Amino acid sequence: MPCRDARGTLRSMFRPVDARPDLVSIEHEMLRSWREEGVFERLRAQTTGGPAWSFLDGPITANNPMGVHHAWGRTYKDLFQRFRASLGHELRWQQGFDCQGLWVEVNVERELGYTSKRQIEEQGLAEFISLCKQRVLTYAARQTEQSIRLGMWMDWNDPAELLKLRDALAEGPATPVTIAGVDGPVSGPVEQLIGRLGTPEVGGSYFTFSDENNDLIWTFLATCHARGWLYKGSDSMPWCARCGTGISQHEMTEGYADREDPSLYFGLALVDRPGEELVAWTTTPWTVAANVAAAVHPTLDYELVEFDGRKLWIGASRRTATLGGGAPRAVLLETRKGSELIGWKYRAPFDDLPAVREALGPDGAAHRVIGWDDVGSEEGTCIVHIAPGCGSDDHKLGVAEGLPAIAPIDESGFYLDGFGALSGREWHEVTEDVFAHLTAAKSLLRREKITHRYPHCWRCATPLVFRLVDEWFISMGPLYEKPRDQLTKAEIDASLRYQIMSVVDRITWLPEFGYERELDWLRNMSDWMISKKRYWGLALPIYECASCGKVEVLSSRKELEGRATAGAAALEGHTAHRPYIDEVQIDCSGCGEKVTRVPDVGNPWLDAGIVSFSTLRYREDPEYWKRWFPADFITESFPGQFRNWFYSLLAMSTVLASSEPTKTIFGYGLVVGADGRAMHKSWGNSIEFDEAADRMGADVMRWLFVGSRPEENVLFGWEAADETRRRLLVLWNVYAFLVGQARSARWTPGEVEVPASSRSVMDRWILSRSAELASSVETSLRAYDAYAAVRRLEQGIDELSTWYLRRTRDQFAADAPERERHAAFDTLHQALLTLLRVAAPISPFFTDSLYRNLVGNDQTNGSVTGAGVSEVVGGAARPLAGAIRTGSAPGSIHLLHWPTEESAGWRDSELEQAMERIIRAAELGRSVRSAAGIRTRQPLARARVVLGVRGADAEALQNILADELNVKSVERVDDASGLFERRVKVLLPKVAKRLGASTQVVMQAARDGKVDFLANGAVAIAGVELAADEIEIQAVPREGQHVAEDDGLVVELDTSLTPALVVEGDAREVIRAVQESRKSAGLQREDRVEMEIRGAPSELEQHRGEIVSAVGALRCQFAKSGGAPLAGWERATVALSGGDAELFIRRATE
RNA sequence: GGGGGGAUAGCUCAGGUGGUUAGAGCUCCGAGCUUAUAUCUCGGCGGUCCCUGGUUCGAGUCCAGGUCCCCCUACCA
Repeated sequence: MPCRDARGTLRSMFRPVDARPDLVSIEHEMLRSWREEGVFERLRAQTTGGPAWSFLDGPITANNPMGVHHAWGRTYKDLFQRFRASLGHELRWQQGFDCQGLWVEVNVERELGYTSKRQIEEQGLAEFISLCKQRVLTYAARQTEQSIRLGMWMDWNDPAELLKLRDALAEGPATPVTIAGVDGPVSGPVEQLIGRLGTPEVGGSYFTFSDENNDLIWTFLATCHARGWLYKGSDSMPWCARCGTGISQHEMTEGYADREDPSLYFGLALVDRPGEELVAWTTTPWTVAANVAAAVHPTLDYELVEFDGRKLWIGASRRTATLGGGAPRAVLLETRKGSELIGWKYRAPFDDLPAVREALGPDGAAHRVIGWDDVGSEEGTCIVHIAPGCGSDDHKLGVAEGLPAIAPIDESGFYLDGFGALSGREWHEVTEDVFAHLTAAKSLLRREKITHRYPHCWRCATPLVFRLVDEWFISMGPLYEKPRDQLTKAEIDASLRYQIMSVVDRITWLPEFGYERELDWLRNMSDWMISKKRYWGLALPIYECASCGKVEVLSSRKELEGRATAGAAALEGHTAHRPYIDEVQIDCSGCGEKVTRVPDVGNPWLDAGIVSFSTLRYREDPEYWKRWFPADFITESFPGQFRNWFYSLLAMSTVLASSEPTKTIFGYGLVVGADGRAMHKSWGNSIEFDEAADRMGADVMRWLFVGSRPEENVLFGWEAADETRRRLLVLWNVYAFLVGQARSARWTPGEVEVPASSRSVMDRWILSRSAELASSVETSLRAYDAYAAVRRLEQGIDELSTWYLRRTRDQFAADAPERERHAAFDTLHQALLTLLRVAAPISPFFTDSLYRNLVGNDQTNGSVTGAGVSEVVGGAARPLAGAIRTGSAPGSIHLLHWPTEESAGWRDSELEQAMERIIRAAELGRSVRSAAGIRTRQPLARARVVLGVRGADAEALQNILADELNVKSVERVDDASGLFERRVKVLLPKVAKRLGASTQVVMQAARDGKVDFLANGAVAIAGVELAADEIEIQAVPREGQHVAEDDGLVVELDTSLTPALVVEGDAREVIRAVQESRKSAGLQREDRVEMEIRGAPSELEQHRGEIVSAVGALRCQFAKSGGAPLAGWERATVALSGGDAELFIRRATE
């Protein structure tokens, strides 16, 4: 009889727990505890002095609230940092914000309602830049809060202080302000203080707009210049007219989208062949006025046809397509090769415009036909409209052919002067005017619409145009037409491209395809465009003398201040941003003239790429830099980063240090909606981070992310979250069981010591599995394989719950032998704690909450001893169990050492293998019962098995199997027991050649068992004799037996039932039905019942004692069937051997 | 346009060098187990292995051609 006075009202070391946890409120509780107890600071203190493990955070753009896609990567970042800290490593714990660039500008513009660059300049740059900084601070604060909510442990700034800086900046750059620093408060004018965020004195996150970050990029650019790699290029570039800036190759890929454009065929009148016209084709009507030449392919055929009164030259392969429905009316006059057309002069429809005359001479005299091998035969007319001012290939051709260029539009997309009626109009508005003009000039042949892929601005989705502009580039060096291993040192020295590739070789790329993809990008990329004609960003330190053309690149602000000969005062007190820095002038070192900085700002990937220097104190503390560089690990979502952050990090590290910036790069995919499509608000598959944190909780989100395959996209949704939550709830149930039992038993860890060797086989097994769990998850996480870690953990949860606890539940009962009971409590306690410790880096809230209760809230010890890494609890030297006993367990699970060493002594791999076979045998047994139609509750007399389990534990394991299969005895048999028949497996690879065409016949006969066994182990099948070494004889269960077999394991059940067994089965059936009724009546475990059974076989009364004690009944009445139902009692029907019986129960009031 | 990868159960995917009756998880259906559990166990339904040819005793696997999808890359007018 259980002790009824121990209903948890007596003191227990464990706080009672709910049957169903509220995971989200647990997370808030833990966040509060971590903050109040300074748990993270304690972890930092206790790992100081450990071996360095260097993680370098790729900066998150502080421009919007964080999304769930950020949470995936941030979970990895946090998980590997926590894991490494538990191994005793010292970490830097610094994360970063990406601050500068067009994305911030675009949002600030939008808030202000601006539609063009002009409005920014009208407002004044100083004000605009300040707003950009304020926006960054706003979202840095917001993302900090969200990251903390995710459980990400970093050296965070107080969000309130970031907002304080923002507000002070809004008041003015010189507003004095004080914030917390590493060694006490730091004060200064707000703009200067903001420039120092993330420095060793101020601490906290790094910001790429910081002074040090910008200044080191200057050093990088000066180094490139010194090596002759920096140059100004003049080219026709993709250009966003809304943003007023060129778009680099790195940014192009993201902007391709289908777009409908006009498709326009127009004639160009030949000068020396009166009445004949070339037909050209374009999809960009706004470029027609800028036409300079027409390109043909030298070897293609071109035809002159008469068509509706016009004589037209068209590529032969495109005649029908060009003329459309009217094509049959065309009459062929002449055929020529393209090469014969080269040099012909023509007049274009816009030759009257002043701009055209100026560029091409009177009447556009310079128009001519040129040859070009890239002219295709399957598009347009095979005569390509060439406008060197409006296209990249056009520009290249123009340079090669010595053609002039006409640049028709300004940086905002408006036509310049000299284009007649078009001047002052926007490029995309003139389509109809161009048509009208071409029609009037009798040039227009046909117009249609075409849908094609067209580049768009990746920030604002505006279609791009091509403009002739000057931009600054870093040369990637030549691309050699031979394998890399055949390159000479001189060739590599001359090519940054190959130097970066050598660095790529030294990095471990996860997943592996990252390596090839990065190399592929490096092979294909053209020079790196680093300038942008914008406002908010790195001020490029390039000084180009207008007088003599000399280009100087300054390596630091200090150098600039030293050389400044005008405007230095304007910069004083400001960060090195526009507009102040634009005031500073230096004297040209070539001719002495005053030189001003080029107005461009830098590509933002420069900002992110320099962080392996700027945040690691490259200049001010070389020893520190050497300790932390290269990083051990970086991780980011790989789509995009091969050409962005990974690329810039590699390039800058190659130039400045000739070294890899990191030893390992771990990439992962994208977060998409549950339907597999990109998350999109209007598609209803989008989930905001805050919503996810509130509804599913951070632990579930993290578990879901980490359990996903990194090389594929995650399908993120509420159903997936529910599936994940169910797994964590199983763990909770184990915990709730342990705490509930421990409270009622008033069990305390370590009270009675039971040596491992004298524990039950189940106890020793789960401890061994726990040790294996710790070790194998450690191995996985060291290899950055978090996916494998989660799979193993989920297996661990399953083993703990569905095998260990289910099979050992009785050992926790009050009537279990004292020693066994203590051993069971201690085993479950240790196994659960080990599992929680291994899961802690993945789901840090839930695991810490459970841990705290399991070690006894009141007894935890919060002090940091400062004794050093080796003294941390949970290592081999100071096991957790001992610390719990002495009340010195750390206050948080995250302060423990990783449990591998501590648990290593529990391993017994032989036992693990044996148990695996028992578990499988139990499954086979259930399968046999299922096939025979005998429920498990019905006891059987005997099972016969082939187990292959030997050793000291064999008998105990066999008893477990007997209990699980509900049989009275388990008998071992061998394969000659008559349960089996011989089957011949033909070893195909050995005999197929010899058998040839008869192979199939022999196989079928062997399958049918038509085999004659001969002497010497040979057999005859279908008239063919096979030698002993050509076959394998297998034992398979004989048909009609109650047998199941798998991989040498065999289980056979004796299904014959005696009357005694039948009644015993009835008893269990009744017990089960009562338990079911108790549950549906909502009774608690402590509640007693009274019951009445009507219509049961009279023999069942023999089992009254067993029934009564199993269900906690005070009274149990047996009655005849029939009669009125008992009012207010729970009623159930139960099928027994003699037919249905009626069951009534109710709570006993004593 | 160039390069790479893929197509196997309703869904997500495994299936060295060709080999016997193509598997797993999820879903669905049925049964079983269980006063820690919404967990779990067993069984079933479910297949033109994208199509067409070829090589072979034998092809999901190898070869050729085709169709469709994904990724990387690219201003072709």
